[in-house]
Amino acid sequence: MNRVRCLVFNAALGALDYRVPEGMEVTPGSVVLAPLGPRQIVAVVWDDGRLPGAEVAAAKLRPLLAVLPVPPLPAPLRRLAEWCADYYLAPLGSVARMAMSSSAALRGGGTVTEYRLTGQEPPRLTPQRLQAMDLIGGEQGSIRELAEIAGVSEGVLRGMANAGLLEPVLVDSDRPYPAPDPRFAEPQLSALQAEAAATMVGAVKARAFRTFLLDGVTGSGKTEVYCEAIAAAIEAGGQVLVLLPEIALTAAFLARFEARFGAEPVLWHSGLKASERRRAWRQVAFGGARVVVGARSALFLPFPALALIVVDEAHEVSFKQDDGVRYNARDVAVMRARFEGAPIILASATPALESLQMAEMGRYERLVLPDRFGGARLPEIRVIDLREEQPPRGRWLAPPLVEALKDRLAKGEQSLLFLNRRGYAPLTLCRHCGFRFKCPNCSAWLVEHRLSRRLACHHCGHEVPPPPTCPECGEPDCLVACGPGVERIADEVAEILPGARVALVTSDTLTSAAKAAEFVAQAESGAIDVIVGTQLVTKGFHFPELTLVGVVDADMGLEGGDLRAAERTYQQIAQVAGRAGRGAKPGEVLIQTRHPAAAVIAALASGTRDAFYAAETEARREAGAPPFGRWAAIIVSSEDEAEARDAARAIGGTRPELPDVMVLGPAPAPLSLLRGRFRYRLLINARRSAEVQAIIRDWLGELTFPPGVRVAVDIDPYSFV
DNA sequence: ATTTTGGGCACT
DNA sequence: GTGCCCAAAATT
Repeated sequence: MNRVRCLVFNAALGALDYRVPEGMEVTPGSVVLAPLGPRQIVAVVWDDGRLPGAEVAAAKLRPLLAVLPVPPLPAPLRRLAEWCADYYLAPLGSVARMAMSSSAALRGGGTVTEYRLTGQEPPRLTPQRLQAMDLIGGEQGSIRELAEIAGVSEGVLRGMANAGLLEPVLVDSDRPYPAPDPRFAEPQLSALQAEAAATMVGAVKARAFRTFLLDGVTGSGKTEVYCEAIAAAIEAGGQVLVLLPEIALTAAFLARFEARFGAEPVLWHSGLKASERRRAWRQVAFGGARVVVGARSALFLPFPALALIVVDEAHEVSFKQDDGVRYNARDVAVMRARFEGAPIILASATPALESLQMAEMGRYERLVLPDRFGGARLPEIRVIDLREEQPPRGRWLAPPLVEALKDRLAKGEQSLLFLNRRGYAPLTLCRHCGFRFKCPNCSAWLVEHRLSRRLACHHCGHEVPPPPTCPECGEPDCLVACGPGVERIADEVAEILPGARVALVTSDTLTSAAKAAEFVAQAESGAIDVIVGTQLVTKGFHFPELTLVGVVDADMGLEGGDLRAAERTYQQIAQVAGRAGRGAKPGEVLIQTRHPAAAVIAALASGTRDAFYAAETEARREAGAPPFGRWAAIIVSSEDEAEARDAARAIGGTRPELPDVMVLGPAPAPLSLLRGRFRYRLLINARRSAEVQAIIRDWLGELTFPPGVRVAVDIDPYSFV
């Protein structure tokens, strides 16, 4: 009797046993179709003995229906899924579902019919058709995708196809990608770059798991260096995964990659269309995708021959996923490399303290690039004390920064202003009665966005148009914007520098790869004088004419209860400062702050990175914070406030009493209402010696909760909201 | 998660 | 007895 244990992608369901019918061949990792009640579900045959659960009587087993035409999930990926489930206290089914992220990919190959505009000029157009033609532009896709893009119903597009405005194109749904050529354009490296590259190339050739911390100042050419390792991996016939933190930033990277290898890498992120996702997934699985550039979810793609992983900007907070399975892509990437037996490169100008500590302990190999490439110098950094140099009322740029901006404009050089706050103003209130606009679903103010004429919640997506009168007292024209956002700064720049060409760069304005590419092209051609942006502009860009960086509010990141606030502020400002003076002309950075004596600001001003890291390390050691101790959070949420509180108290009441574990709370989470759910939080601070996961598993495993209550565990949390 | 089952209850 | 709603059980 041939029985197999299968994993289904459903957190509520354990492992299920099935019978393998006569003539069917399965191995661990096989993706199969299985019966479940009246339904058919996709499941993965798992390794014997690696999934818990009681044996079911042989008579009860139903036969598997089919093996799906994709390669079995590779063993290293199965081990990675198990590790993630174990480490992050997540159901294995939820982790495995991330590996099966394209349901369309599971059906066999074939062709799909896509449509594109014929370019034919019709005599008369209905408004819908006109809108469709406008928005579709050069796009090609299925009727469904185009309807989405065009914002019209599918019927409109079918009508257009019949009228000859759209033409069908038969496309192989899984056509291979152009192969990158490792020798397409080999760069000239400095001696230090070449040395670092050689070390990593050696590891790629040896097919050995080694973790490199590529620690190079901004502008030192880290990308060129790790591209040598990528070239070696391609040459050896292997696949490469490059993780980037912000998919809006890939445009610049793609261009550099294509210049180096003569072909674009395969993209993977959550915004892919279903057909693109399917093609990428299948080409990865069959080995036809050689280099994949992706967001954190790319970590779970089924590479059969992964030879190298690169995590660029490895310190970035956005590698931490904070919903669903809460994992840190940087750490999971290291585990994947270990299971694959492949080297991994963590590249950053401002490594996370945890990573530096690992290097210190000898677990990571640190490769340092201390100098900017091509003789460019690091910028001068000056601090503006906002208590002494006050901006005029209603303005946010202090006189010295204004003067510097005027100076650059006169010289024809570019400036960049950084403020990590989207929109026009973070708070709107009624001048008459004091009413403040608050999100109905979250404990957060509504942020005014003037460009889109909306008051928006940045947590749940709730949006309302600004009302003409106060909703509380009915007074007309009484709403005032409080505090600065990038839109407001852009307005201020336009007033200070009439005629200057100002570009606003936020996730609201760079909504597509095309728009990002357009911005880069404009900035490079000198068509922009001042860039005003959020964290989107802090990294990755290389504009040689940019010589001034202004940090509008260096203190913002230090507020709030984030344990890594100082480190993150340091990283953000160091990164954005690194945009200045990358070409022949020297750069200058002006930092506006009310706390010029704070350790972070002082370190930035004096350029003493090591001193900052040393001080921060000491502070962490004393607080028992990572990397010296461990944190975990338990977040209890419910639509019913009392239910959430009671559940949190029930958890708190059964807290373990252990010498190396301290439990704080429960207390209302800083964001006590999020997306309509009331949230309570417990924090666990443990010594490194404590088996935190096992303790929490045992602790919560004893408890049951009402159906509306969700209990989420966040291991190594970043966000403390 | 989704579907089936079965008990309790009102109504004919 | 029948229909309906909701909670509990089963799904391999």
